[in-house]
Amino acid sequence: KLRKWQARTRIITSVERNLAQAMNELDRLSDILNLPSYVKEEAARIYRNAVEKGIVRGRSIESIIAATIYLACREMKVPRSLDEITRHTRVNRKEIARCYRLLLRELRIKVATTDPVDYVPRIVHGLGLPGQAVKIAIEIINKAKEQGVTGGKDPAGLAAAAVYIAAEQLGEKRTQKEIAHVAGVTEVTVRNRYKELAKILGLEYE
Amino acid sequence: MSSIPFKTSYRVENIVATVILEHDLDLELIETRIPSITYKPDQFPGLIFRLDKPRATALVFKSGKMVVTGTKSTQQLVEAVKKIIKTFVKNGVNVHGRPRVQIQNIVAGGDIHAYVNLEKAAYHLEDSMYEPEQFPGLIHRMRDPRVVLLIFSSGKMVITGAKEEVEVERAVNNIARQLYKAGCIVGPRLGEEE
DNA sequence: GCTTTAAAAAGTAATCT
DNA sequence: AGATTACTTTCAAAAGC
Repeated sequence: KLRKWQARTRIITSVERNLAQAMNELDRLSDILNLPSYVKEEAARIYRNAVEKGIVRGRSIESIIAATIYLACREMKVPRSLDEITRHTRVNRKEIARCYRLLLRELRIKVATTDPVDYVPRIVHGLGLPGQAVKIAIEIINKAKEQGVTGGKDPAGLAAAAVYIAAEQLGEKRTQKEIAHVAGVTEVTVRNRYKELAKILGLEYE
Repeated sequence: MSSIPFKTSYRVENIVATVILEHDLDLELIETRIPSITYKPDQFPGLIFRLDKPRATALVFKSGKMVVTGTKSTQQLVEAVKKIIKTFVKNGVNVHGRPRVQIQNIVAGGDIHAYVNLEKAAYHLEDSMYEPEQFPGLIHRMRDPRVVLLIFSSGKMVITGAKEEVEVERAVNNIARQLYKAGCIVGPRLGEEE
């Protein structure tokens, strides 16, 4: 009986140790990513849930916590790309994406796809553009959705191109390189999305 | 009654099959007798043998089992297996008995010739995942037949996991009907229609 | 789980001219 | 700006770590 009690104690302490470690990692990443407290709390809730369902077995705490944060951001509509989160961890994006899919499947969670609109405010502010640009970019994105040309495209690239056009229309042009940098995509992607958006908007570009 | 207002098509692109011989093989011997073979035991236990005519690649193991990939039809597969064994024998590597060939996976391209609203499809299809930030296609695990489909907004798709060609055809028609019923079909594709 | 093979889809990316 | 090449996703089998 004493032996059994000791074994149980060992298990309890290891679970607690794992949880404490996970929460430390969550604190660290949340600070770096400047996440709102409600996102951090949601991530913590998801993690505890995952531990209960035994999903964490064999996987690194860092990968699961990163995936948990990404999922919480998606649920709360806080725009943080997987690459952005991966950048601050020592594990690769592929592994975090794998954990993310595992969480979706095992916890049977349905998350809406990221709306390009959610990326607009950050890009606009990151470029120091007037707030008016947000409204214009969102209108452009909604027209693109109506035209059905957004399927399969990276939301960040669509948002970047929409902001590029908005800045242009406000007489506050920024280079595609600048936009690409703050949006986290390449100039080539901004250019490709720009061409499509310009076409459906009936814009002429020389 | 529930005929869909657009045609569907598919094409087998790759067949993965296992071939079991009745006896072990000496990989070192095969490596020395046959040129243009890749064999790095530290990296992978099988040796890699590439065929030109029916374009195919075989992974050959010392147990006498092989994995043949790259062919697009059962005919090509059988032809490839015969040629591989013939090449072995011609180079002094004896092979006895009749090989047991089994298709393990079929990869095919499919097309419903109409644009698809992936956002909506992801909402209506169970066991589906659509993450445009990571991959442009919607990943759907179909239960009957048991295959996985990668569906793109263009209406083109990839079907994999099938062991028989008829499963591919059923999968494409199944998904076409499901997408149509759920109202996920945006419209006919460029110059195409019913 | 990893290693190796092949193949398609469409998007994004890195590199060179 | 293109053009090239390459990587993302899905699948299955082989023998061994």
